[in-house]
Amino acid sequence: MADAAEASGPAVEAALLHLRALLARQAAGRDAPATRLPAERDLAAAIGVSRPTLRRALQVLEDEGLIWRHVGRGTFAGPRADRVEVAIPAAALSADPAQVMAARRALEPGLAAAAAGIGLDTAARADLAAIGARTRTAQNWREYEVADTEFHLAVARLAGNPVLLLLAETLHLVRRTATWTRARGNAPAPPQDHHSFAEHDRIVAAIAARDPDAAHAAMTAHLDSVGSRFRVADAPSDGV
Amino acid sequence: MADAAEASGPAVEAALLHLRALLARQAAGRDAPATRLPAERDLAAAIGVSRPTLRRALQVLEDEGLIWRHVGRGTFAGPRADRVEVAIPAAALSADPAQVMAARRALEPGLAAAAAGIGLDTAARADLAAIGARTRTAQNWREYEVADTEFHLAVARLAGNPVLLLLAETLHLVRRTATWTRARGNAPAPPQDHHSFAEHDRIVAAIAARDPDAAHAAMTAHLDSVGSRFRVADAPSDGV
DNA sequence: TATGTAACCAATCCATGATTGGTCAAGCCT
DNA sequence: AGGCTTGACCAATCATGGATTGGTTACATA
Repeated sequence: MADAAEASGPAVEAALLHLRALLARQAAGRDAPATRLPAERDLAAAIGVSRPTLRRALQVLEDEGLIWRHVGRGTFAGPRADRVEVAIPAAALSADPAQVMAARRALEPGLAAAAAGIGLDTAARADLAAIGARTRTAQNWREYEVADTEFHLAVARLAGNPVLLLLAETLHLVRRTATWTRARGNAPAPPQDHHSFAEHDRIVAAIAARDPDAAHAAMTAHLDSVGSRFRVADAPSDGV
Repeated sequence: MADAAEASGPAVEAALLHLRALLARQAAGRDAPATRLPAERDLAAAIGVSRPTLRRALQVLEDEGLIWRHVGRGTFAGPRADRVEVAIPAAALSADPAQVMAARRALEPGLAAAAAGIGLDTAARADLAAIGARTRTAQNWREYEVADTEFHLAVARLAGNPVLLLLAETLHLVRRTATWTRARGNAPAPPQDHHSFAEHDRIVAAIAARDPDAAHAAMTAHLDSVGSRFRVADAPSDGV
């Protein structure tokens, strides 16, 4: 009963012919990023069918991925031209490192667990381990943060969930921007200890072993370790 | 000749005193994300100086980095707040409910735990409970999702972390947008069972009790419950 | 059964007026 | 003269209400 698409009658077929011709004409001037079709009411009048009939034809085209519709905006040609943006409020940008760290602690363990649910083949494991190892060779704080960001984004990418990836990217964008303000990245000192390296390795192992709980715990431990280092470096920040 | 900042006269000094006091008062009620000062005309009248004098004092404060001004928007306390935006990729917008659910499972338990770290006074607890209760009185799917979103965003707001709040807002924006495509919200059925209500209550209790682990567990259980309902409601989706 | 007509809803766009910081000119007051 | 006020105007932004648009339902029509 679901496939009522074909059994629609001659009126919608006629509408489809008109619409396909219209789309082909618009597609000729290709790559027009926002080719918008006339409003349904006008289009129905122009073609010579009623709006429900037109809408049934448009539904077919939408199912085929040829058009895309949105309330209040209109009907557009093309596969998908939906740009949505999120404005980062000032409060997030001026967040102190402790808040960024708290956000990471809230998100990233669950992220690692999600990645562990997918698993890791040998090549991917080597890749991830290599990326994680770069945090050890960092010469200063900024390099460390770049490498660390890459590692955590790699974990997010592994989860295979675009929503999670978006959240991770947003988080690390804020982290980078918020750190900019303080600009402590160039001078202080690279985290020369072995903690991060071993911790990253443990995270990789847990993901490879498809053990979400272990991945969660390993990520939590890692962030706690980084967080404690942050706190030490943050304590004498009276001047700025 | 360039440093005419100090040689400004007693009026601007008086204005500076008032403004510094005002800023200190606003900084006391910290974490106000967009602490905006009154308009220059009002502020001048309130302090008792003319607008040019006030503006000279504001200029000093801006040079010191204490405030930030923009035409048409107002004068704001805190460091400069440039507008940064994150574009949501199409992949995230076309995510299926399971992926959105997985993202929620990754983020929101940690979020609840963070909120539990802050705690809850009596009024805040009542507020949160009231918001959570609305999910039970929802008459259809859309109302339920709106109420549920409000509840979870309230939890995020409670964490007092603008970064976490940004992540939660992004997540629920994607959730709303991704659900749009399917647009099953109006008709099907309200979740009349008691699970959500009791689960929300348990989350509130855990946060109020400052028990991060319990909050984490309660949120996980809640999302699992919602997720299972999603899956059930998604399987026989032929009729819609 | 397929189609047409009509009406309504919710989301979005859009034009208009109000508000805000930025600027300038002139007058007032020690 | 120098500091201050007053007043007015500009350009950017916000806020508001009406118009537009896709989504939906109910009923009539053939």
